[in-house]
Amino acid sequence: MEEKFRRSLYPELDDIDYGIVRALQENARLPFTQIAKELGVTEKTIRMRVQQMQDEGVLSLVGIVNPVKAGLNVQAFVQIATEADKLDDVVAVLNGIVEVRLVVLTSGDYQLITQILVRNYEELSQFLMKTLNKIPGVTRVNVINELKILKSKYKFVR
Amino acid sequence: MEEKFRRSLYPELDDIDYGIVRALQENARLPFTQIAKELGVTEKTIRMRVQQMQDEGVLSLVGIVNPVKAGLNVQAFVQIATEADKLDDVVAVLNGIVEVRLVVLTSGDYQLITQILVRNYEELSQFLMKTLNKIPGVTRVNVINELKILKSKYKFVR
DNA sequence: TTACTATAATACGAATTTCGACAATATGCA
DNA sequence: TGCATATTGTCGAAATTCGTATTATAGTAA
Repeated sequence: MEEKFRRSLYPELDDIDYGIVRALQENARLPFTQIAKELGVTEKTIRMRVQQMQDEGVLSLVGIVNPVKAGLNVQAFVQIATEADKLDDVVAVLNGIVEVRLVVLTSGDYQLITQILVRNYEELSQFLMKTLNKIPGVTRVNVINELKILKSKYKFVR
Repeated sequence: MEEKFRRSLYPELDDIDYGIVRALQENARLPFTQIAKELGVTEKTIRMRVQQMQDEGVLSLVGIVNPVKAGLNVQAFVQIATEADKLDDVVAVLNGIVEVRLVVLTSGDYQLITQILVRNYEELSQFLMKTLNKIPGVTRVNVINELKILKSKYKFVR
C-alpha cells in the first residue's frame, strides 16, 4: 500500500508542484507571482500549493548557514556501536546534543552514523571523551574526519 | 591568519547578522520588514546584509525537498578507496553523477565518503555495479545503508 | 449519466512588502 | 583630524502578498 502524502485526490506531486520546487530550490524568496507566470496559473494557486507542501513536510523554505563561515571548522562522521537494548537511550541523548547534526540508523558494524560539527579539534576531542564516551550503552566509536567537502547538493528535483 | 569573510571593516558576523540568520533559518520568506522591526533597524539594512551574506556564501535561502517524499527512498553512505594518483579523477566523475549528493575527503581507510540517493535498491545496485565499479582508480568500496534518519538539522545558529 | 460533495483554481481589491535613488552617518586609515 | 569608503536611513513608486468570494473540476454514489 502506497503512502499518500499529497491531497486525497492527487496522490503525487504533479507538474505544477515540480515547477514550484524547481523554482524555489534555487531561490526560496522568488515571488509567487513570477512562478505563477511561468507555470501559467495564478499566484494564489502557487501560494496554496507551497503551503500544502510545507504542511506535508515535502518542502521546506529555509536559510542555511555555511557551517565553516559560522565558525564550525571541524566536522566529522562518527560511527557508534551500542549495546542492543540501549540503542534508543543513546539516540535520545544524541538528539539533545547541539554538536550532532545528523543521526542515522545503519547496517554494518555500527548501528549509528552521526555527523558532528564543532569549532576546533579541542572541541572534537572534548566531545568524544567527555560526552560520547560517557553515554551509557556506547561500546565502540569510529571517527571519520572530514578533511574537505568536495561536493554537496541539496537540490534533488530536476 | 584568520580568514575574513565579511566586509573589510567588520570581519565577523555581528548581532544583527545573527538575528537575521536566526529568523531566516526558520522561514526563508519572512518579510525583511518584520526582521527589521525585531532587530530595531530599517528594512534596507536587512536587505543589504542578506544580500551580502548570500554573496559571500555565508547564507543560502533555499527550498529543500524531503528526498523520501520526492521518491528517493534508498539512501546510503558509500566509502571509496582509490589509487592515490587517481583521486582527482574519481572525484571529477562523482561530481557529475546526479545520485551523489555528497562527496567528502576523509581520513581513515577510505579517502572518500559519499552519500547516495536513489529510488530503490535496484537503482542502488545498478549504481554500485554499473557506475561506481567502472570508475577507473576505484579500488575498494564500503556501503553503509541508511535504514532510518533519526535526527537531521540544518540550523546551526542559536 | 446525473447530481452531489469536496477540493482546487481564479478574480480582485486592500494591505504589506520590496525596491531603488539619494541623503546622512559610521568607520578605517593615513 | 580629515578623507575615502562602506553602511544605514528616508521615502515614494512598483510589485507582491493576502483574504474573501466565486467559479471550476474531479471524485463518488445513485
